[in-house]
Amino acid sequence: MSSGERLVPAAEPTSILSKAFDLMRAFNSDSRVMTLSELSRASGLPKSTVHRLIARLVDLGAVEQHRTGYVVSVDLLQLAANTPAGGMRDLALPALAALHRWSGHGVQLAVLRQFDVVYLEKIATHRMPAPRAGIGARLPANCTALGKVLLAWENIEDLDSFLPRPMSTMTTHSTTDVDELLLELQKIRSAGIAREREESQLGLACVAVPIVIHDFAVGAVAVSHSADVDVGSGVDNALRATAAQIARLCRDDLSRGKFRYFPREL
Amino acid sequence: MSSGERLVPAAEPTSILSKAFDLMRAFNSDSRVMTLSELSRASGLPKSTVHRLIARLVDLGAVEQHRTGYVVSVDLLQLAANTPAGGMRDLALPALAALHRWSGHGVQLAVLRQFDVVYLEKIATHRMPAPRAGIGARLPANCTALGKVLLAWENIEDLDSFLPRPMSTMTTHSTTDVDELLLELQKIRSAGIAREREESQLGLACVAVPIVIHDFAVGAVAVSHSADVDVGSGVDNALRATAAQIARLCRDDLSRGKFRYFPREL
DNA sequence: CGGACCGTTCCAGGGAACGGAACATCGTCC
DNA sequence: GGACGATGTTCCGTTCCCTGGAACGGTCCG
Repeated sequence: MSSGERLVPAAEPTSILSKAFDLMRAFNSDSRVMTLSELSRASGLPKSTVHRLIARLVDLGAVEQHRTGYVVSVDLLQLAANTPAGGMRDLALPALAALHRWSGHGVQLAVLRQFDVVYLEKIATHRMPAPRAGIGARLPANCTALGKVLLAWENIEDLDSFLPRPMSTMTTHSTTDVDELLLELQKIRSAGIAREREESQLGLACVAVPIVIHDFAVGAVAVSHSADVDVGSGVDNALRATAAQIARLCRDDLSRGKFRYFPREL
Repeated sequence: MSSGERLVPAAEPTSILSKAFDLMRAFNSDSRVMTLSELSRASGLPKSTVHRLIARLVDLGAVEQHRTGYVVSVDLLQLAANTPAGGMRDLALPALAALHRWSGHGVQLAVLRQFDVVYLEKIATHRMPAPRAGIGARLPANCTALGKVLLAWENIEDLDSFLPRPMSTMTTHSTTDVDELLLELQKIRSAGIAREREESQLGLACVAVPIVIHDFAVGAVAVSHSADVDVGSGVDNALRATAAQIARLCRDDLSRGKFRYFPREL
């Protein structure tokens, strides 16, 4: 190979930073505590590299060293709390709690990222099929009421070219047909509310309403309940009232200058 | 300076990783969206360095670029959710929600890190002096009922040498005297419950109970309410029941092998 | 004892990171 | 208009941090 002509495309530089994030992402909810060797395998990095890197992460407080392995540090919670979305969460929490107290059902707050819903808060109840995804979880938007109502407030035109095909499915009830979804979105847009039955999880139904500021849906609130009970329209009204209240709080905060955020232009 | 003899002790190498974390920490709840120059000043790093570094962080999904500046990415929520503490949060949530519904008061879940309490969940209500610190916030342990009850379950002997002097104070009612605190901790330990009135925030009172597994307090639950009402002992009992239930859930999860965590030995 | 797994240390070479300086814009003030 | 200050951006030669294979020491089986 005297002069040039590399055999492999070099497979990207992979700086230390991306390796560090690969390591952090190697932790997941299935295995919250990992040994060095497990991390090495899960991330595909050589052991010696992992050793050096994770020692530094421990120094920096991003990872905690436990007797049986390594663990994501609670300090990350503090970092994550500084997301603008975290600010919205704090703002919305009292209203969400009130809705939960009044209805007795599960209550969720979420935003849209790309084609996923990201849960910011989730007040769950015992009974019911298990809450599954917790705070920070990402779910495909087409499978949840929250996702649909958020999609419905996007520009439906460029949405068509935007959404992934094939679309993900979580249960057999999930909407996967593009045209069908677009039609449903239009209905949701005009109704101002979205419903879903067992599309994200069997035995679970959900109804969602957007938090609208200046014609933008900056987030959405939802009530979820067992699929075999039917909640009256009282829930719809309470939901709308809650979303409106949160929107008002956000707008106040925004005009006070402390917020200034959100999906593109604002 | 012809040959050697550096004037400054070089002030530590400061690898790229620590710079990256300095940048991330430059975001705080007061300014959730920051421009490049603001970041440069807040972190003390040269502009060109910030520019190069933050571009990479955006690539990696740790930071989002907004029209008006940079913002911590919501992806961090997902990372932070993989803390073992996050697992405890998910486990405890239904019980916390039930306690909130039953009592109508604010409910908190927290763990101890060093001498601080770290809030894992906080279900707040409107009325009341404002919730202040949100999820992930760290508060000095001696100023809150949660902190005291967690301290009381540590080894009180080595605690004496452990705690910082002078101790922090948040209001004029905060306990700052070491001996007084140690005495109080012993009472709390035998009573199994801690109370606090306006020590962390004026107008706010709080009562807390530990989540005990194998004689270790892995966390604590609290109910907070306006300081000028007096809640009956019914709250005490409900709190104890809630904590016991959470402890049971943790123990189940632990014996199932999925948990395996927590303050030292376990 | 041999094997498998674990965590740890070492080292020389290469390439990523560094940050000062110069540049390109914008908005503002006289 | 023009000088100003603050912004975001690019360039580049030097430095030194990062790299990961290999070898070592430890523990726990069979």
